[in-house]
Amino acid sequence: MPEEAPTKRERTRQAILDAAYNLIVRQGYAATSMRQVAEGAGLALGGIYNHFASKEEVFRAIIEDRHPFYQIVPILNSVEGETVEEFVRNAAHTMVAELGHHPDFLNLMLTEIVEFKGEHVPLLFERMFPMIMPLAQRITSLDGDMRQIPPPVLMRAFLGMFFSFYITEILIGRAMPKDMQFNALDYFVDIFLHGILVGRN
Amino acid sequence: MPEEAPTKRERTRQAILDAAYNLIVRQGYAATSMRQVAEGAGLALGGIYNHFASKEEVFRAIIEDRHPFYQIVPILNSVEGETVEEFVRNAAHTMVAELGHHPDFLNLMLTEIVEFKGEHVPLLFERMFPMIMPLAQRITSLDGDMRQIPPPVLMRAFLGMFFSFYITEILIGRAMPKDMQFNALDYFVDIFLHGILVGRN
DNA sequence: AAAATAAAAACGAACGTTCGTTCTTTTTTC
DNA sequence: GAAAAAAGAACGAACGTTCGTTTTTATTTT
Repeated sequence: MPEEAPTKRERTRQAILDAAYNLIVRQGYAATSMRQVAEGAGLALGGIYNHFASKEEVFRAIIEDRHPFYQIVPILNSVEGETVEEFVRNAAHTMVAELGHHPDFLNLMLTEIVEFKGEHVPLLFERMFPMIMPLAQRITSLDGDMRQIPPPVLMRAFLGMFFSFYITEILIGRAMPKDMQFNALDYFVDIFLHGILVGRN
Repeated sequence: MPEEAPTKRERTRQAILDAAYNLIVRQGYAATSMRQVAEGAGLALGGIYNHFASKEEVFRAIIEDRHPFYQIVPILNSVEGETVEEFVRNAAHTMVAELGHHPDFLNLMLTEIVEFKGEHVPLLFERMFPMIMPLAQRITSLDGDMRQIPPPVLMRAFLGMFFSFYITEILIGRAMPKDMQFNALDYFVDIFLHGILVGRN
């Protein structure tokens, strides 16, 4: 029923969000001015205020309906694998690749934490929790003996491990010796699956 | 020989850095004004420029000689343990506890990434590398069969895993169900040591 | 040890910009 | 033709920085 013709009003609103989004992920919130947003949206400065009450309102709208989280996490649900090992390996590669397709994600996330003290994180998490938990259920139902780990802890460890992999890959990738980069993702997967120790556990 | 009397000049310089540090970790760089810094340092606005050429110069000085990294990482060298397992367990707890004692660390790090695009990270890393690598050497010399993992990858996985634990603990600690918090650190340690799978690896 | 002198630091007003927001007018949209 | 949106000038406040002056500090000369 919807999806037909986005009204003019709606199109301008989206143009503003587009412009603001691109500026904010590049320079942060405080360093982005309403004049830049206006120019990016092809609008006069005052025109923005017909759509948003304030600068902060623009940012809130971005967090609420443009956060890349909402695109990245669902991707994990489409990951395949018969065994736990296979699944984890695929999921790790998929997630890191997907993060690579959304370089904005990191910037937006950090901007929110730094400039808004992470006040939107609970909202983000509330939305993401229902997306993430089915994944945990799926993993525990796959072939392969898994240690008894509470599913939330499992998911947190998975996301944390490979998210940190991605961040460090970006941040220090070029500053580091080559041997720290090569195939590092597969090492991470192995550690996550089997630990750093050899032998029974 | 030194350590005697910090000259007056040096004392004001430190006062400026103190004030700027506290403001920046709380509000970020762009949101911190030179007037706030001056007031915090008990100085007139113009006085700052007798010690620093610009606002950015103040930030650079903070990164270069006040970054909490330099306090946190060396702590790991004092961690004890006869076996790999023991050592890793102690190191994880020590690091998380130490991060807890430096809540500023996270803010400063993120501010640098967001507002300066991480341009100081290579410098940070260059300094930290010599501190970190001996640690990796130590681990590999302990009792306990370790899988063959390049030491840099090992360190990166360790730091990433427990750093991400700390971040998520802070960010979503209160927004999450209790069972995701309880003893989660020990689960992380177990996963790091033994992986999520049961059996030989 | 005291006084004189040169250098450095602190002051605080002021500069030119830029900021977020408001307001009135004109134009577009339905 | 009524209502909404765009325009753009204008507002006051805040920004980083500069500047001339005064005060403090450190050094040298009596």
